[in-house]
Amino acid sequence: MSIDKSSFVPPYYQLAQILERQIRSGVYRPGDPLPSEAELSERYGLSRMTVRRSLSQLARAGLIRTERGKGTFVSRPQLDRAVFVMEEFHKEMAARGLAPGARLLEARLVPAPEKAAARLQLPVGTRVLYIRRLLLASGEPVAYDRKYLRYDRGKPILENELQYQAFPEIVEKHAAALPMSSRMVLRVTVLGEEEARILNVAAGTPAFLVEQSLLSGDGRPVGWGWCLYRGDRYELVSAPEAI
Amino acid sequence: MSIDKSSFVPPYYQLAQILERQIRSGVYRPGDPLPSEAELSERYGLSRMTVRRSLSQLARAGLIRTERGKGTFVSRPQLDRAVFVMEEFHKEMAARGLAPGARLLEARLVPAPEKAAARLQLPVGTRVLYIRRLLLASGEPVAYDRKYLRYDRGKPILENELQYQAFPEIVEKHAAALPMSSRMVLRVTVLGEEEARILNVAAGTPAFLVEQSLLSGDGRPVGWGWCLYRGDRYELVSAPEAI
DNA sequence: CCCGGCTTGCCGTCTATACAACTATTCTCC
DNA sequence: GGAGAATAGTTGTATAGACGGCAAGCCGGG
Repeated sequence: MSIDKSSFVPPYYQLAQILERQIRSGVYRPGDPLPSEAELSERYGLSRMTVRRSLSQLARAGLIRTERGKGTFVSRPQLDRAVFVMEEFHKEMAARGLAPGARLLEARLVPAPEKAAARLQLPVGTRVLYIRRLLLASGEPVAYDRKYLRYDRGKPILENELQYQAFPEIVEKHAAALPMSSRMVLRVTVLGEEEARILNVAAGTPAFLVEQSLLSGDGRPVGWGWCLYRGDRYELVSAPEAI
Repeated sequence: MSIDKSSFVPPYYQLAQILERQIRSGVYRPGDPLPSEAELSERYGLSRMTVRRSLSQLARAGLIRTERGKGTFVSRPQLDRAVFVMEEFHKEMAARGLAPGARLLEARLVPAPEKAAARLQLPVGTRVLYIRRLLLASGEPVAYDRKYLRYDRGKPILENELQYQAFPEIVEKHAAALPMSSRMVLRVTVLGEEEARILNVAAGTPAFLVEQSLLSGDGRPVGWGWCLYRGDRYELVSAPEAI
């Protein structure tokens, strides 16, 4: 097991793979120290910087942990820890081979209700843009999206833009701030009568409830709302810790 | 805005922070090119390798994207994408200021039922260890855990170890393979009569259902089961994209 | 016996340099 | 005018060397 410098895959990556295989196959077990950077450098004929690049890649993936002055050690795998990634709706549907779509149910200027005003840090009753949309997978409704967003520019609201664009683009057009980050909270709920009718399922069906706040670069909120995902059509799969 | 080389925070990190501030404050907007590595190197008095370290940190955080031969560009923030991290139960409870605990409901050797046998890649009826536990937060039940795991070593099953140790440690003791990775699927469901009674809530309460498979280093399954988390006590918050 | 200082080994960071690979532009030749 | 070659600019990778800071062991002095 050595490095092929004439290969297309760079040496730092080859070394990372070698070490990963050795860890996964039990050559080095959790808690064991890896050889020092200097020794790996000599053993594989690479400079220490290159070795460090391999190690930092493994450390990012959570396989190893370095301790200054002591050495590098194989981590105990965190088996009861999981990372769930919720991709943007269109991508997620496309990845499953379903045709993504959206149907605009309502888009109008309304006085901000109490909760939306609080979340948007606006006085209650401020004119905000309220949007209700149905997200479709191959024509079938799978999610019901309700959002409030700041309406600062006074630009006209075009039906077709609301129909097809993603929510952040709409915010960017109508709010006087560029949304730079998003904060989401995922909860679980059961659908009420109205929500169930809109999603075309039985009332009492379980669903994911995702509350989303859009923030501008300086942390001011510019959009807020919820999205309900049908529990019978949605699941989150943990991301594998890959190098 | 320049680098203080006598500071305790290393220069690569200072530069990363400077660039992050400039991006978040709109000096560089999504799609804009950043100055080239050579120019940043000259402007801030750092070597190109150090500049690259700053940039790679920003790239990992998703703020920028580099294109070979072309340059480095500010990414459009992926606002409809979220990363949810589910920590190990004890840590999660401790982080919320609740006292974590567990109550063993049942632990015995059973013939593997069809689904468990399939997931563990064993013949139906193979003797496996079946464990049912209640996970507690300050004495109150918040999750109901049911797991099957390989029982290869024939070691005696000790009540107190099952009571307090995390599931992966138990697997390690009784299965002839070290669990190295875990795959989870998160779904949403409503509690049935029995589950609701065990969790001390009303039937029909929504809940998270987490299916978990534990795999050994070579990919063979060594444990499998579900854990139900009370929907009224559990929520997932998206991880901020921090540098 | 204990404590403090020295030494050694290790990781963390930074530098200067070199070459490779890719992109876009400019120039040259037909 | 067009096609292809040369060129400049950019990121990707690798090297050798240097210094700093942390941890642990060793050793001698009290």
